[in-house]
Amino acid sequence: MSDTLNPPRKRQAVTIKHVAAEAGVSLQTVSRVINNGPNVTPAVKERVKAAIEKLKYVPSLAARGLSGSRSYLILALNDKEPTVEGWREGRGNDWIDQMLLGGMLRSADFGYRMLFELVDSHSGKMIEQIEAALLSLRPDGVILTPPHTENQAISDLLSRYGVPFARLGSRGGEDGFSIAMDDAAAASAAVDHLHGLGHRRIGFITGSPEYRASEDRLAGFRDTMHKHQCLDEGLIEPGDFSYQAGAEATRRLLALDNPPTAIIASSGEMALAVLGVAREQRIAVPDALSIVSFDDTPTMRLTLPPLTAIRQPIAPMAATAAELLITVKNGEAQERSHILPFELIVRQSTAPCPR
Amino acid sequence: MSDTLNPPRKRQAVTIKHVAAEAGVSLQTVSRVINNGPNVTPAVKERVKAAIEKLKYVPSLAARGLSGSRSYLILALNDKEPTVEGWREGRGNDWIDQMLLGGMLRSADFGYRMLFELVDSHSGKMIEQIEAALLSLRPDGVILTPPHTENQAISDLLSRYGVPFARLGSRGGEDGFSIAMDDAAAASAAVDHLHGLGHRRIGFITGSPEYRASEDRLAGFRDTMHKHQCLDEGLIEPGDFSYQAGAEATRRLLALDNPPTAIIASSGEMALAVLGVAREQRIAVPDALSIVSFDDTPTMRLTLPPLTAIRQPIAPMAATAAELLITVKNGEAQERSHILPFELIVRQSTAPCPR
DNA sequence: CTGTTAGCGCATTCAC
DNA sequence: GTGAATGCGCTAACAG
Repeated sequence: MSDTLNPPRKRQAVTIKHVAAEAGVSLQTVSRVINNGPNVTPAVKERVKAAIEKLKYVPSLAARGLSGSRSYLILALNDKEPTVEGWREGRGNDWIDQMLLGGMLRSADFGYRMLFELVDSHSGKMIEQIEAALLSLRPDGVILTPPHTENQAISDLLSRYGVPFARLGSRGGEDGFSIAMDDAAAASAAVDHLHGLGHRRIGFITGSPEYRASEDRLAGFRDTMHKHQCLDEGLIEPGDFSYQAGAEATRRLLALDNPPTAIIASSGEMALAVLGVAREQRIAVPDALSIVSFDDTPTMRLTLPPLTAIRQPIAPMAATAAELLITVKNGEAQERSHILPFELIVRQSTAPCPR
Repeated sequence: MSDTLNPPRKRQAVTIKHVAAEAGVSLQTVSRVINNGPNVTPAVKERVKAAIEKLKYVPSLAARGLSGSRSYLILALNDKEPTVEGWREGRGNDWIDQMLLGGMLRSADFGYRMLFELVDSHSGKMIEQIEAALLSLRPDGVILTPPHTENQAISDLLSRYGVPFARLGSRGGEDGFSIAMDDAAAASAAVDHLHGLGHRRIGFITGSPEYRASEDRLAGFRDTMHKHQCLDEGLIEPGDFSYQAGAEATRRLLALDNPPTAIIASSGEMALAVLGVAREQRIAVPDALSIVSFDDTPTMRLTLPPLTAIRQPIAPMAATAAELLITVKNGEAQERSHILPFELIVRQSTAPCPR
């Protein structure tokens, strides 16, 4: 592939030494310039920068990491099984996409790289896998996504190693940053939207109880329905984010004597299930039944009708996480909990109440 | 976030030294064991492995990279603008997903990590960006995706640096590996499928001429149509993979005196355009018009009707690329061009010819 | 403000 | 077969 038959792996062509020589300063001064360190005369700084430019010098990540206190790496952990499954099935993976978008770009802004790692939650070796990644990579920060977000063992591990971390889509927690949207307010907004359309009997399918967000969404739903004086506990059905559970919950709701005229599903998959069951039972959406989804993936826009949905700010959350992790100063106290704004995207699955 | 106020960044807790001490051997012996080096007695090897296990030792990537000839990193380059655009618009990005799937998993099998980098083809600084990444990361291999795949400047740069690289979705080229599917055969399969359904007037919308694959698909189409004795050059319309171009080409085709009864679009976006224009003109698909897509993204399965499509083996291509790059030996000659099998997925956008 | 010294953790020469 | 030096490229202490 190369013209040399046995190219002895070239060492880095131009190192900090060459730059130092070119600029007529010491290594350390060059290092200071690179790292925006203090105590460099503007004149010297310029000289060094010119040398860097001229020689096309780029610092070696490995050397910086080995020597210094920072690796310039952010590690994003994701659950392997559902991710791979989504890719294999060709469903794509909106969470991952948005996380990549927000996390990589923001990391790059700071000269960092975001590495993306899939971790087997179900293998029983999850902690070891993460530990190995930590040891090998020495990332300056770790981004956790659901369901790892709520995993205490992971948080403990990270705390033990003293690696700053951020949990996406989760409030509270003892350590690390938590970055989420206001799930309760989002549920509330969904209710208000439907109530404004005249709906009074609104069904709600909950998410997996393992997720903090599920509780919040339910709480927001309850509070707001109560406020509107139309809360009926019989219209709340348990779900777990999956299509299957969503379909079952929908069937139960639609089988009621006085079925709901609208259903809020705590996940996109479950919203699809509501749509599927409605179609199965020849119930017109949105004419006879309105649906609100709690996820806004590409799929939601392609269904018939396109689904009204809560859009989670996943990319902004990842971006915020990256920035927080990169800029944490050890001693400084910082706001640990961040709430980002959601959006309610109104499409064609919600319409005025027929009755 | 941590309990220590100013934690002096912990150095790696357990290093090769500790393992050496534990096993009662020298550093190098441990190193040999880690790297599957020769000249280690099985007994010693076991002892060392036990020590590694016991101490939970994991080698530092940075140290290995700095010291050794390998970085254990594969760099996957993607075009920034369309990728970010796809994410922003919430269209997702099937290419990226599949590349991640194939590339990351296969890299992990070899103890490698795949890093994913977005590069600005349009900034004019693309080469510098790539060069900087090369210098900083020193990857052991680079995976190129379309359109970088066909970019000679990038290939030259990589060759100059002596970094092995693989071009996905491209045949030929002077340097590096090229891994692709047989585009001509795929086009041929699409034609055969339609011909088998009785179609004789089959329209073809080409891809961007910048892509080698476009030529191949067109050639396959022409040859096979010719073989079936129904080639009509008037049914070949230029496109560029985009929805816009696809829509225009479709309009031209449908405006013909004797319009085609089936259309093969060289990309998924263009297939969607065909579908869109057909709907606009109230032409029933597949009853009055059959459509074959040259991409099988999640979207293709959700359209009405779901599209018959050629499925490119993107994940396998990425996996093959990773494996080739990781296992290249300097001196050894190796097969540089690899063709992977495609699939024709028959869905509901193709039906027997109405006439 | 700048330079000097000393490693970071490992692989790569070489000796033995 | 195994061990002892040497240095990768850089940053962190310190000294001046």
